[in-house]
Amino acid sequence: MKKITMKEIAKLANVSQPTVSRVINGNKGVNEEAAKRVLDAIQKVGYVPNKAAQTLKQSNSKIIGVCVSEIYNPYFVELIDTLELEARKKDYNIIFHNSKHNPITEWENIQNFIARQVDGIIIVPTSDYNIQKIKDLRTPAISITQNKKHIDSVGLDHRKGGELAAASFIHSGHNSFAYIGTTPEDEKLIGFKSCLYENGFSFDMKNYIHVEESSTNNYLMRRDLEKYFNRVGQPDFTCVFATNDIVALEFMKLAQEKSLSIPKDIAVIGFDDTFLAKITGLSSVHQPVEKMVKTTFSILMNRIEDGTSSELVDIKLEPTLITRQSSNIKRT
Amino acid sequence: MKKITMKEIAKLANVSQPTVSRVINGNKGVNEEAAKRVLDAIQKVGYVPNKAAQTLKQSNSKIIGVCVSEIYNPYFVELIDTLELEARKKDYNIIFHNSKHNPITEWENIQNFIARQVDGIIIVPTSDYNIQKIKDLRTPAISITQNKKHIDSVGLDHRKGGELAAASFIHSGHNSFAYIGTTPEDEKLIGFKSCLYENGFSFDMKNYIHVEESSTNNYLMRRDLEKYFNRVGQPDFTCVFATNDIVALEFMKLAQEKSLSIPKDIAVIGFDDTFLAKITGLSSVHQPVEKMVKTTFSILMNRIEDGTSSELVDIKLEPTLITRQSSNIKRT
DNA sequence: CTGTTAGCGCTTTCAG
DNA sequence: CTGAAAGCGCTAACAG
Repeated sequence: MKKITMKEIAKLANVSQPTVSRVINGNKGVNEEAAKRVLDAIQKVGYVPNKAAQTLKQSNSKIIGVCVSEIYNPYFVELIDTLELEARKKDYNIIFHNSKHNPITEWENIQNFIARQVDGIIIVPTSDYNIQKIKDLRTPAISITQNKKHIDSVGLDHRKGGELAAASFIHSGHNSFAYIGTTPEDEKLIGFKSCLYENGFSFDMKNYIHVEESSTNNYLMRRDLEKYFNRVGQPDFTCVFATNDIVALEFMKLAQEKSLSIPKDIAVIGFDDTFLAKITGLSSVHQPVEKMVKTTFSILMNRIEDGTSSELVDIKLEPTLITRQSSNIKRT
Repeated sequence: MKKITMKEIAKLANVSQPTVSRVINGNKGVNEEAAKRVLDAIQKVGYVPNKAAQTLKQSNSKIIGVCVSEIYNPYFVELIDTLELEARKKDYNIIFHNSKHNPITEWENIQNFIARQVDGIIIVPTSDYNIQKIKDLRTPAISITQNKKHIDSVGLDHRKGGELAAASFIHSGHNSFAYIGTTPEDEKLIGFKSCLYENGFSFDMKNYIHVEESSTNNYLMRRDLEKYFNRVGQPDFTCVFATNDIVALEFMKLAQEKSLSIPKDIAVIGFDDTFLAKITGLSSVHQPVEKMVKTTFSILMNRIEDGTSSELVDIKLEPTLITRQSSNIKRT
């Protein structure tokens, strides 16, 4: 049951092994007859060239390492799926890893990428923890979704996302606002507040609802929200902007259990515009995933092919707001 | 910026290159002093062995190819995540592909696996289309989730799943039943009906609601459901069993838009028990994903290590029903 | 205990 | 146009 190699094909086609290589790689100057014999033989035995040997020889693996920080948020699923599609178009494969918000795991993943001789790395960083080490790698790496200093990145203007949500709430006549997120330093919140201020509204930090980062399951977030409800009883805000669709949905569910009506009592806007938002009617800030992926790839491909260390790329894409039932109501 | 090899390490540590190899592979008999020098050198320059070379030499890649039929159902995300975790434990990497319910894509994916010299293949088949070809591969392959003839498989007792749903509805006092799925031949439906019959109930095929397989987006399913509602106006059943959580949720949303209350007017049970069910309170038939993955791996590992073609393995795991709000009501 | 040697399957000169 | 030969980085005999 041993694997078939070029040598066998060569024998079958009555040519030398390098000639088989030439045929496979579409090299011109090969006798047509011979080429046909080779192709036939390949077809017949179902030969597929050994990528490990190619990698070794050409010192490029045609593999891109992708490491995301989590995967239970469908946004990342969409990202990965789009990434894979784009990679395939460019004849690359993807080795995919999940760091689960753990910098140690993240670094192990990257070590593995190096061992696998990946040609490039695309990463959704857990934090700044490994950025320096990533920068010093001999392999080009780029951060996607998040903008980082020191390495190339293609991110999103999260601040703008926050502004869009705020503007929409203001436009709908709200005047008491809340935010659900994992850190008060989030650009989304900063944008949200700055838009509020610019329009003469205020943001009360007691309406900053804190949830823990959800790595594997969403129970932590849920518990945080429950705790919040238990503490405040009835919320005194009429609209809430959430850091992602999942928390937004959890919030909606909990609110409904408390007999609050969405959007009548409280309007909700989520983030990422995942398919969850689509099937549940949740308004959400949309990220241009495909554009993000294409941009990321084209930058990475340049780095791989060029290698000269030109200036760092730092791109911020524009989000848009998709309004659905959860915030689609005017207050009077 | 060229890659570091064992040769450089050897030079740095003042030993021969094979000695470096010995140290790395934890081979006994190496002078402690020398070993330490080697380790130091490795540490210092951050050397990582080249897997392509190892693969070429040992003719095993330590890669498992995983090809699923879709990814927008979170059930598959959980599957992939669990698969990756298990692979990592066994020092394997995963190359992941999505066939998007397309047999042609599926076969391309498998060809790529072969080119990459994967040691084994785990597949959620799109259909029976490629099974024969997969069987004839020189690489061990196993079907997960679905039971297939001709190749090893670790699936789920879908029929039992249907029975659980039916039994639960009966127990709650329902007597008019519906099913949403992609084919009337689905084992889930067969089990659902057989349990109904055994308990003296009937299943009216006009309550078989057909939806198209959703490959990338869920709009098709949604449209099918809308069409259904438009056709029948008010449904005459009091409970519905759906082939997966996503359709179940779509149905719930649509029903609520029609002012039907869940579970009061219609009780709903989904399938897969994804996190969607958890965050929305949907009852669902649970699959033992971790057990499925572990079983699959252990069978595959055996095939890889052993190679002797012993008898085909065909395992069906038992589902359980998780009851939540969407079906948690007794009719009187 | 350790260095020398060979060879995994492929691509790439280099002759012819 | 095509065969012979070398070598990518590593592991596995085989001597010493």
